[in-house]
Amino acid sequence: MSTKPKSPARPPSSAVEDYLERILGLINTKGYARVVDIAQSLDISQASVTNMVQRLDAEGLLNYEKYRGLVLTPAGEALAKNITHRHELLTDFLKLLGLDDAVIYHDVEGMEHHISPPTLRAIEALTAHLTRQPSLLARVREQLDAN
Amino acid sequence: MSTKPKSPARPPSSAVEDYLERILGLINTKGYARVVDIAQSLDISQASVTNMVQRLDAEGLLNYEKYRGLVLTPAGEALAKNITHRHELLTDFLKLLGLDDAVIYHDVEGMEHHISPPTLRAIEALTAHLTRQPSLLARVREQLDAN
DNA sequence: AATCTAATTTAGGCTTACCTAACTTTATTG
DNA sequence: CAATAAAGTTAGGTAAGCCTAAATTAGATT
Repeated sequence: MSTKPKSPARPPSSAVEDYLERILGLINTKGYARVVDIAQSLDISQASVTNMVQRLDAEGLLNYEKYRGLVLTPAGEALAKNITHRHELLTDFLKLLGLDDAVIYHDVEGMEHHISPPTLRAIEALTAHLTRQPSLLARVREQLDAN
Repeated sequence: MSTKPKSPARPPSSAVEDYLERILGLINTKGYARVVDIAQSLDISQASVTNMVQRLDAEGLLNYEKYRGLVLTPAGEALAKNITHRHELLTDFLKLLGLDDAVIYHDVEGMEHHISPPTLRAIEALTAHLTRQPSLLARVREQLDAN
């Protein structure tokens, strides 16, 4: 019993990952994700959100009823949690290096879509080990502060 | 005497960076970069390359003469060297962590466009310090090999 | 229940970056 | 030096994601 690939099974686009990540975030903080909330969160128009939400419904990543709202399907939730995990791990790593929150937010937003599982695991392991090397971290941070 | 911003001075798109990076690479290895070479290197059609090369000429990033070839302008060369530097630094860092060449190539190709100068400097510093921590690196690599 | 407002949807367009097919120019070579 | 092959260009199209403006629906307030 294999998972059924509808078509060529392309990986989700960055845009799709961004939408799913925000939708999960909204559901976790507000309990729901309306079109207007998603639009505000991503700083795009409500019309664009409606389009994408219809597409995500067609792709089976969420269940959407016109004018009524949406819920993530198991597949959509899995993708959302996956991208959220990448986001958090990268954020933790860059925080450890002493970078600015604004810089971290910006860079992670871009990089999170391009990091494969092995690279993610390596950075996860590195972060864990570095946490117990405060002197090494201090030296890295010094070099940063010295512009 | 400030550098003159033609328009709103948007940052170069990922596509522009990819083209410039390959063009510089071809010039460094073959001495020149023809449309057909760039197309092969990026695995896209010659027609697409012709279009982009005309655009890069219009933007002052290279000088292009129809049917005759192209050379990078100082501005174009600066951008090309900048993205190449990001590529190399990220590659060095992931190599240090013990990742597969194929994985590294793929991930760096995506991430290089989304890493800001501060983050780059942090990773540069970290790479330098880690190089002198073989035992820490060994522990990270162990964790990777253990899937 | 009628009205008003906020949320949503539809329609029509735009830009980027790619494509194929057809054509033109340049370079090679017999 | 004419013919062929390779390289380059143009024309016309497509798909993803965004936009604004104009409907439409739902929900709240009287």
